[in-house]
Amino acid sequence: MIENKGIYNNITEKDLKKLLSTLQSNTLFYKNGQTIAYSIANRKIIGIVEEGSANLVRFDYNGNRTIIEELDSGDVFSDMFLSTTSSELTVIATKDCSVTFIEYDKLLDAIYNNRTANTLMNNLFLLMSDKLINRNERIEILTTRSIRNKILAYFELQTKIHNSKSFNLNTSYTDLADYLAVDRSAMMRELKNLKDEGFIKDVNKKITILY
Amino acid sequence: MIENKGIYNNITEKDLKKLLSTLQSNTLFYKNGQTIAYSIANRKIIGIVEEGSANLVRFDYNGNRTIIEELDSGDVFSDMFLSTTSSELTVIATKDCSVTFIEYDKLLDAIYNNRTANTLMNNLFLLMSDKLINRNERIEILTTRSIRNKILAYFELQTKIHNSKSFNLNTSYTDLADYLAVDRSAMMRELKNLKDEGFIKDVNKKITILY
DNA sequence: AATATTCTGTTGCATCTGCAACAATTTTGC
DNA sequence: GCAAAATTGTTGCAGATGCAACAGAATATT
Repeated sequence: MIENKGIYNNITEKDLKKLLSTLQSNTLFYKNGQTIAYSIANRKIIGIVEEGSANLVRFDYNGNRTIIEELDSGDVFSDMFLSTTSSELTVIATKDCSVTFIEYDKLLDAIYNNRTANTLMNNLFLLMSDKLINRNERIEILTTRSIRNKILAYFELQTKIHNSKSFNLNTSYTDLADYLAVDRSAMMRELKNLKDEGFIKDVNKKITILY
Repeated sequence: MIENKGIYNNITEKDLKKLLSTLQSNTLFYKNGQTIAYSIANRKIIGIVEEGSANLVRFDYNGNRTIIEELDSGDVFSDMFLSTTSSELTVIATKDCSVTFIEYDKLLDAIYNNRTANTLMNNLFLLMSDKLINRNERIEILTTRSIRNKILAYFELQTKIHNSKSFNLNTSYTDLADYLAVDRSAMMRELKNLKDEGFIKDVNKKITILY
């Protein structure tokens, strides 16, 4: 699914060590469930998930929690990518994890004459592109007009990603409903309709498109 | 609204000229309505809107046309940011415009020892961040569960952007309905309800939040 | 200035969808 | 291995929403 790999792609262990030292990076450890917070006034900080995983979540005014993005090893997050105007966004460890923080401006400085920094910047850019692509895909799905169409748009995307009319859902239905931004029970109902009407087959989470 | 400015921010005319020549960039002109297409096999091309404007639009399977993004002078677009799996996406000039194309890999090469390229890369990165922020904002709005909530989420965002409970809608209701991905007439109805119930005031497109 | 096109405002209606609630099943944590 | 928690599957129901269809207002085009 994600074509561009992680943030440390094409960087050797040795070069990385040197670069992170040049950038005066900072690695912190978090327990599962802990909130990952880090900020320095007026500095643009980028967090890199080294080990473990974390979720970027939103808490809205009613206290509802929505997962905006799942972050795995090699992924990045930053306030730079987040609206200051929207509701509360936090990054929470979903497994014990370590996170390296670098300052964007230091990286920008470094790329002037540092090949490793250069590669890191490229990787960062490609990760950003991936994020943008993911958001665009989700928006495409969310802008369809009914639950049925959302389900079909999502399935359509999966068939293209897997290049096959058959694929395994690797999320729970609960999470899928969240992703599609619809009521779970209503989604289950529609899923049943699609099965009954012969549009799809669903043999415990292995979906096949029949049309 | 958009904090980070255009792609040529902090670059003098003279430096820019030199850089664009180094990058072997290519500027093409398009008439209003023309499709902007440009690709070289295996090369990552970035288009920069110099003058005029264009829209990034999607044509779905039913032939419906949706505006994904409006591109003005100083904005960028690229296949790099677009899913290859989603439906047909094209860039269409909405005014006569000129577009400069650069190769991402050439830019990446250039930043090694070229201050101007460095600045351009930074600007590009900031524009990407902006795009990501916009998408996140839209997703936040689209994931609310009713037309009423979508309207309110959108208005909420506007009040934060304008830092005021009052602001001018600068889109048509038709476009707003598209943005919120709801039926226009249903949106009008809900807008009326919100007015009648005293939650908002709407004196021809000047919205005031009353709660 | 006349005409064409888009936008606004509204309504009736069928049906879609969210919500609440529950039991059954599966997964997780200890 | 057991208890607790999460997920799945289902239903009834009220109300929300999309759709179609218009008429009038506002803009754009020539």
